Amino acid sequence: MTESTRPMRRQDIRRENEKAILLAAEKVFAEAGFGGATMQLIADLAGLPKANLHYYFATKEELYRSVVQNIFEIWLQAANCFDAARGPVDGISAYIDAKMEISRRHPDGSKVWASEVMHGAPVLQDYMESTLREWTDGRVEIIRRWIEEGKMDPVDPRHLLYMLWATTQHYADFGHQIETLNGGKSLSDRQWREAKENIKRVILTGIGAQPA
Amino acid sequence: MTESTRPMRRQDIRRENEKAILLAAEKVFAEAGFGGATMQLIADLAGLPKANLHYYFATKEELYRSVVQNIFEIWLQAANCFDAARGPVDGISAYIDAKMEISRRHPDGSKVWASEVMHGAPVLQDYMESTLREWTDGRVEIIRRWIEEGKMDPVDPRHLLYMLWATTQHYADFGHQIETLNGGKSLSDRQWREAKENIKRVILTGIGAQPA
DNA sequence: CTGAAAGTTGACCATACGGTCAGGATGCAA
DNA sequence: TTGCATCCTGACCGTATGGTCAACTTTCAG
Repeated sequence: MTESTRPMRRQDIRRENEKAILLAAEKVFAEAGFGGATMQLIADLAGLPKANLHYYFATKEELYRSVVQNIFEIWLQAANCFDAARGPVDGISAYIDAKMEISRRHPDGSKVWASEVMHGAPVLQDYMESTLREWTDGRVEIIRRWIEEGKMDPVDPRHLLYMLWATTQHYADFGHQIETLNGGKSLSDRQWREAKENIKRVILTGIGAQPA
Repeated sequence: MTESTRPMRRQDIRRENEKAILLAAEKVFAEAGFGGATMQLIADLAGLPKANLHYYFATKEELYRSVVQNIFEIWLQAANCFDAARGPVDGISAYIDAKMEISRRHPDGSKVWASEVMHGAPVLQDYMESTLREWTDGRVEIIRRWIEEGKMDPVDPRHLLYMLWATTQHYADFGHQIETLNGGKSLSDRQWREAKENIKRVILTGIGAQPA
C-alpha cells in the first residue's frame, strides 16, 4: 500500500497506516457486518500484518468504533446545507444533493451506519441521543418555520426528514439490489442525475414547495 | 416454548419446532447479522438444545436461507395490492399501507432482508435476478400505463418504486433511530398513522396523482 | 553517535463456534 | 405389544478468530 522506498516521518507513518486501516475496515465491515468481519481480512486489505492492526487499534470493537464515528462526522457535515438555505427548495435540494453524493462516493460508510443502527446502535447510542437529536430538533425547527412562512405545506417535519434519509441512503444501502435491477450494471452518471432529480421533484412538489 | 404436557403428533412436533426455530432465527439474525448470530443463541431463544437445531436445519447457512426465503415471500405478497388497483392513488396507497404494516409487524424480517441485500445478496441473488426482476418490470409497466393515461406525472417508475421501498422499509430498518428520536419510545398507533399519511400525501401529490 | 521511543511482526494462546455422533426416548403403525 | 422411524441431546471435535508477546528494526531528539 504505502510503498515509497524512502523513509517516512513517524507522524506520516501513523497517519498513513491509520488511514489505510480505517479504509479497509470500512469496506470489510460494510461487506460482512461486524460479526462477519475478521481482523485478518482487514489486515490483508490494508496490506499490513494482523499484529500491526492491534498496534494501532487494540481491539476489533475499538476499530469499529473509529470507523462508525468517522461516518457520523461525514453524515453531519452534509447537514450544513440545510442551514444556509433561505427556503425549502434551496435547502432540501442541497441536502438531497449532498446525501446522494455521499451514497455514491461512500456507500460502504452508509452501509456500516445502517448496520449499526439496525443492530440497535450499540456503539453510537450516546451520539444518537445527544448530537443527532440536537441536529434533528434544529432542522425540525427550520422546517416548521418554513411552514409558518407559507413556503411549504404543513407536513410533519420529522417524517419528512425520515423520508429524505430513507430515499437518499437507499441508493447506497440497497445499491446491490438497484444494480441487479439495472441489468447488473451500476448506475451511470445520467442515472444518478435522474435519481436525484426524481427525488427532488417528487418531494419538493409533494410538500407544496414548488408547483407541479 | 412448546410446553404442553400431553403428547404431540409427529407432524405437529416438526411444524412447531421449525416454526419456533425460524422465529428465533429471524430475531437473532436481525439483531446480530449473519456473522454475529450464533446457533447457541438461536437455540436458547427457541428453547431447544443446539443439537436439535442441527436436526432440523443441517447448517447455519441452511437456516439462514430458510429465514430469508420466508421474508421474500411476505415481501412479494404485499405486491398484489398494486395489481388490483385502478389508478396510482388506489394502488400506491394500498402498497404503502401493506409495506408499512410489514415494517410494523415484521421489523426483524425487514432487517434481515436489508442485511442480505447490503452484503450483496449472497443467498438471494438468483431470486433477485428472476422473481424480483419480473415483479419489478411488471410494476414498472403498470406505472408507465398510468402515466400514459394521464393519471400521474411522468416520473421514472423505477425511481418511484425505490422511493416507496426506501420510505416504508426505513421505519423497520431504522426503527431504533426513529425510536431514539422519539424520546426512546416506539411509535404510537397515531404516529404510525401519521407516518403513513405523510408518506402517501407527499408521494401521491409529488407525482401529480392528487391535487395539493 | 547514542539511546530511548515508536513501529513491526511471526509465533503463539485461549476460546467460541459450527458441526458431529452415538445412544436414548418417544410416537405410531401393524 | 412389538418393531421401526422419528425425534432428542449431552458430550465431543476441529477450526477460525481475537488478541498477546517478545524480539527486532527504524526514527529521531539531544
